Amino acid sequence: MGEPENVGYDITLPAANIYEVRCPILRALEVIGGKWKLPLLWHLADGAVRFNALHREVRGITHMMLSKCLKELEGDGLLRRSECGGKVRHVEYALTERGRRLLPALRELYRWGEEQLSQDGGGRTGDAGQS
Amino acid sequence: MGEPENVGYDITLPAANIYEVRCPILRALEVIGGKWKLPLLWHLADGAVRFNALHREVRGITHMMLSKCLKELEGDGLLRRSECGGKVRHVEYALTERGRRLLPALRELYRWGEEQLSQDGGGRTGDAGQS
DNA sequence: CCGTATCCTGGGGGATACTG
DNA sequence: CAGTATCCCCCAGGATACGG
Repeated sequence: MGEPENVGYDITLPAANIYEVRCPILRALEVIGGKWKLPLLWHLADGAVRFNALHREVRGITHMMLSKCLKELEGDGLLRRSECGGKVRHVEYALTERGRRLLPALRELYRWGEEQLSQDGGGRTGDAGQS
Repeated sequence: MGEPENVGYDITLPAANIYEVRCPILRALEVIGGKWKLPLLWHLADGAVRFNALHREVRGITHMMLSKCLKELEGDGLLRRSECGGKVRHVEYALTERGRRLLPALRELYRWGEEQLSQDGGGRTGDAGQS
């Protein structure tokens, strides 16, 4: 891009300049990027989970990041938050339809990750010399 | 984790402590995490691409990050680097088998990203109130 | 039990310039 | 054309503590 050369007439496509053609991969990255979004989503795949349960299951995440990520994911329409208030406060998070549509991608990623773990742990195939 | 309490006998599982049970999703994130790995991989899906071609196609990536990411991906066995040296230097990068196995996941992500773009751009369905 | 405010640090990633 | 070295900034994410 940069400045288009001046050729005497307009060579730009106005619409394309304003609403730039966006890469879906980049878009996905905006929503699920970062250190915890994917692990979080993954742990919600099987159904609604409570805040503290997530805190325990998603090893290493801090209270704060959990709260922040859940909020963002909710804002992006991937999660739904629901209170089941009794005496003590209970909050559950569950995937929305939009969130569930991400699961196929997560499953593929999971499978791939498994492969890597087993290969790097067992015998490295190396992949060197294959087409 | 942390220090296990001393209960007089060994309550730890040695093997589990050394080769901790690792989450495949986390493993995948180590390899393809960051701002540019996924876009890069995506642009290599169709075949070998030259350094400068990638520099142009992956909008916004800097010369340096491109070099760094390619190196890391090569180190992780996802890419293969090959020189086609003539007068001027030419270097091509292509997915290895390991790299190609990631494509199904990328395609799913791409499809999902497309959905989001069209929904957020056109009429937001919102997803609020659906089961 | 759940959420947020504040503070602080590390390293991811950009700019620039140099080499082969 | 391809790759590296250096410097530097910024903010994602951790620690801690308070509030409903």
